[in-house]
Parts: sequence; C-alpha cells; structure tokens
Amino acid sequence: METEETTRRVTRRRVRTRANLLDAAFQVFAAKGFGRVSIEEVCEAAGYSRGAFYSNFDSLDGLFFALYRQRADLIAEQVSGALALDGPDLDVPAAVDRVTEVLLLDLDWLLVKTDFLVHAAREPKVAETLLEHRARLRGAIADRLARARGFTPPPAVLGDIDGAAHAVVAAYDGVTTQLLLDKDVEHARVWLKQLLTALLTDGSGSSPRAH
Amino acid sequence: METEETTRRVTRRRVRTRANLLDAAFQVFAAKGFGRVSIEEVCEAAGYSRGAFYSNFDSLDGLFFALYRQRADLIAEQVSGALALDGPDLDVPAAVDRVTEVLLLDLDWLLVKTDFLVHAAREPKVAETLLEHRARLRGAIADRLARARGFTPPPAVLGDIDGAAHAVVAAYDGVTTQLLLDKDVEHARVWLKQLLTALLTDGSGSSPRAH
DNA sequence: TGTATCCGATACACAGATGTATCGAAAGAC
DNA sequence: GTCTTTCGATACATCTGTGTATCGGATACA
Repeated sequence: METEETTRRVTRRRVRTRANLLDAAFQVFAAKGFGRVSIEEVCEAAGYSRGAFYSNFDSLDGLFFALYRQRADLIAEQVSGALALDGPDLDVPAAVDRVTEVLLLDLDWLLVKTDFLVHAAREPKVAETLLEHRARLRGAIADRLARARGFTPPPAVLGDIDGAAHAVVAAYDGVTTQLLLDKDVEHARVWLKQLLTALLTDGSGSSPRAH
Repeated sequence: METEETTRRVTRRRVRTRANLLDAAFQVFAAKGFGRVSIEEVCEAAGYSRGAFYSNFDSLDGLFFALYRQRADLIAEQVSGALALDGPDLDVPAAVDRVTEVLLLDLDWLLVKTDFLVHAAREPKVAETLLEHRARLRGAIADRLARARGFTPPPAVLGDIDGAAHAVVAAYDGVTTQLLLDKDVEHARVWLKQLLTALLTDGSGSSPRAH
C-alpha cells in the first residue's frame, strides 16, 4: 500500500484487482468472520497472490475498513433514496416499508457489519468513524420525520424528533440481532415494521400478532 | 478434555484451575476479541501452561462456549431476581429500572456477549443455544408483564404480551449496539428506560429529551 | 503414611501465516 | 512500436500457534 502521496501512474489494472480483492474479502468475511480469516484466504478467493494484496493494502484491518466504507456508503445511498422517494409530505408508513426493504436486504452484509461493529468497539479510532456513519443515518431519518409529520410531535416519551430517529436506529439494531440468529429475513421485516410503527405512531394502528 | 464418562477421582485442584482459566479468558476476550485471542494468551493470563488448558477444554471454541454459559446463566439469574422482586402486582416502571440496572452493568460482558453473537451467527448449533437463552429471557419478561399489567393489554401495534416481550429484548439489543460504540453506560441506561417506557405504556408519561 | 490416580509443565514436531525482497511481465505514454 | 513505470507472482526467512506425548509432582483416599 502507498504511504507516499507522490502521483503514481494510477493504472487501470490496479483498480480492478483492488475491487476484486474487496469483493472476495466480502465473501470470505461473511462466511468465516473477520477474526477467522487470513490474508492468504482472501487472496486465494480473489485469485491473486499475496503480492497483489500487499501492493493494494497494508493489513487485513486496512482491507476491512475499506470494505466497510465501500458497502456502507452504498447502503446509505440506497436508504437516502428510499427516504427521499415520495413527495415533501407525509406517508411515514410507506417510507418505513421502503427503508425496511433496503436495510434488511442482505444477510451477509449484516454479518459483516456486525463483525465490524465488534471490531470498532475495541478500536476507538474506528468506533469514531462508525459513530459518524450512524449519526448521518440518524440525521437523514430525522429530516425525513420532520418533513413528514409536520409539527405532529412523536408520541410518548421519546422526546423530540431526534429522539425518534434514535429510536428508529435502535429498533433496527435490535431486529438485526435477532435476525442474525434465526436468519428469518421475512419475519424480521414485518417485525421491524411493527416496531417502527409502534414507536412512530400514536398507537392508533391495527394490532397484528407480533410473533 | 474428558470425552469418556468414567467417574474420575473427584478433583479439587481441577475446578480451581478451570475457574481460573475461565476468568482469565473473560478478561482476554473482552480486551482483544474472541477472534484475536490464542490459547496461549489465555493460559499466560491465567498463569498456566497449555497443558492445563488441554486438560480442561478441547478447543478455544469449547472454552468460549463454557464461558458464555457461565456468565449468561449468572445474568439470567439476576434478571429473574430483579423481575420477581416486587409483589405479584404492577409497578412496571420500577421493574424496568431494576432490570435496566442489571442488564447494562458491565461493558466487558456486553463485548464478550456480542462476540458470542457473531460467533453463533455462523455456527447453527451455537445459534440454537443462544436462541434458547433468549427465549427463556423473553418468557420471564412476558410472565412479568402478564402479572403486572393485569388485563391492560400492551398498547399500539405490538400485538399480544409476547410481542411486547419481543420488543423489550429488541430495545435492549438496540441500545447495546450503540453502547458498544460510545461506551456511555449512563446514557444508555436512561435511553433504554425511555425506550421501554415508550413501548410498554400508552404514551402518557412525561417527555424528557432523548439525546 | 502409603499409594494409586490425576493434573498440569515441558518438549517436540508440524502447520500456516506474515512481511519483504526480487524480478518478469503488463499497461500506459509518446 | 518502444520505452518507462507499475503491478503482482514467487521465493525466502521468520514467527506464532497448535496438538501430542511424556513425565514428575500434587492430591485424594485408605
């Protein structure tokens, strides 16, 4: 990996192999867990030798970080899209549906993301980055809520809109935890929708069975 | 580790070293993460050689499993105690307070527990065990809710009491995730209380700021 | 106290991963 | 096409962890 900031001749082959390494890493990490993976395994999965790896990254941690960044940004984009989709007004339930769809799309991603969480929990520098990502997500949600509900304040003891956004994220995280164990994506979706509805509305909705 | 089920000659030293190994393992796991820990490190931390380890366990996984079991049972007991504390009737807020206290007591435990979660997410056999633990916990909560609220059903779209118990666990998991990153136990406590209150009551409570 | 059994330390053989140094080949610039 | 720069394969030295086999001291029990 480069440490110098001299202008390299930035080739084309390089970006391809880098992308290949990242893709392979995602697969391997999802399958075995970050802690159980060696550099060699990633290289083998990508069809390269270790030389390629060390030419593009400087450690497994570095690769993992790049991988997380890449995928997280992608998801964040999708979420933003799902949030912005309908007009400047209302329809929280529809937004909840769309976001839920995006967030619980890929079980492998949830696995890797959780790996990254526990990794970050022990590396303050990394934790900071993750916290920023989450803050951005919350911000987008809060904006959406502010737009949607006009001045209808969130109910109950959640506090202001910011509190509601916090609650949304917490619900997402909570559902994710269960999902990682039972692998039932469909159930997780309806469950998350119910939770969000319960948190964001005044409890005037219907009362389907939760489980 | 024993595989035979023959009656060994009791043992006293054995239980002590086993306990020591488990304690050391907890420290080391909390500090570095399961995936980053070697058998040697655990032994060194405990003041034993690898011989002691292999005499008591047959792999790091085995040790980890035993460790989780030990601590999880302990916590479960405490939670049960906190739930059962007051009379057969009511006072959900008080119970929420006590349980919150117990659940968010030890950051190290949360770390190790999350490590165990991602571990279990990739080992169906382990996942089953964890799911059972969680089901028991939910059961205890549901019982408590049933006792406390009489026939006041949980509000909103959560469904029945079982759904409410599910929601409580989800809230706990969600708050844990954030806590692992920002390490702010106090904030997590008040935040969890608010979330639970929002989920379990009809929203008639006060409206403190959430964040 | 004697003694049969158990526990855990030590040594060894081996497997696998790491990082670096080197070099041929590929890719871009002209 | 050539020439220069960059990429990535290979080989090497090293290190760390693993599991096993063995043995002396510890422990329980009579």
